Amino acid sequence: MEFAKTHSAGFLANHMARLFAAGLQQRFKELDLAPAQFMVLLELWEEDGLTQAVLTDRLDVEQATMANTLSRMQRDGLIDRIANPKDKRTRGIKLTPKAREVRQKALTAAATQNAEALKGLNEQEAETLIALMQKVILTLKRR
Amino acid sequence: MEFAKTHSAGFLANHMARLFAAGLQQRFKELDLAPAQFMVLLELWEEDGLTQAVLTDRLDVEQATMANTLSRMQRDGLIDRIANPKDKRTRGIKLTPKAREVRQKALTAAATQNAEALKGLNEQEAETLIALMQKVILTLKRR
DNA sequence: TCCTTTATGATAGCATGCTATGTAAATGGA
DNA sequence: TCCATTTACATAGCATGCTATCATAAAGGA
Repeated sequence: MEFAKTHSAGFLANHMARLFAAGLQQRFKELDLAPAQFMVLLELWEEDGLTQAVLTDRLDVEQATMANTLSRMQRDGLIDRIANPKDKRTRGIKLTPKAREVRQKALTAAATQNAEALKGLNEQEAETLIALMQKVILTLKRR
Repeated sequence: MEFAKTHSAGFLANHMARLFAAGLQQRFKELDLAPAQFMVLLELWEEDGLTQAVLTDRLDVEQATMANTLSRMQRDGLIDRIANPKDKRTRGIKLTPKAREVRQKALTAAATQNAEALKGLNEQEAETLIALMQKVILTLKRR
């Protein structure tokens, strides 16, 4: 069985994701922000006060992963967890002023990183790549 | 600034890579093999006895990452580290019989995972996706 | 009402990956 | 030859992600 890693979708996906993460981490350094935290902020900037369960669902990670990420974000002063009198199991995840302040810079950094990564592709190719990745993700999620 | 995660190459790359890894981990379970270990084995099946530095270079991970992965592989009986009298700093990484025995099943599992992930794409689309990922990787590595 | 089931989180333990740092061996030039 | 530099690894510490497991609260049916 021949298996060329340079032609394996899985290997390439892993490699590409690592390079993306490294670039993003560099750009976020001055913002004191980590890539996984940015993903959570993306959701909260859209709608503040979501529960852990909703964030877990929207970002498609495991509950334990989200719990740990949120703990680090709380430690870093990006969120507060507000008790919910209606359901004592849950706490609303609320942005701090600090988290709202980094929004523009963080969004710009992420957009710049994406642009940088895709700068070797033309408009059409970039769209194709995104569409194909979406398709693969759907395929892998449906099982 | 609008930023749709479903249209962000970085977000999609991360998501896709996580789904690939999860699938591979499932398929490797009965082989007692982890995805990162498989990548190392891919190199050693081609050429046994490589040094840690060479493996680090070929798989494009940090030296410390490789050192830790190799320690786990040694612990799991997949490799031995053989002293090199010519250079006492290095040790040749040698496959154990166990590592050679899982080769076929592991290659099949990985190929199956790739096929499964790409089954929503036609031949042409799959090739395009791979080519575009290779391009992005090259772009991100060149800086 | 009471009790079983379900839902929500927290925590432990591990794999991968990274940065930073320390150690020892090899190398190369004065 | 000797010492400074470079190379090869190991280790510590941390972020992300996962599975497994536990505790607590809510829901729902008998």
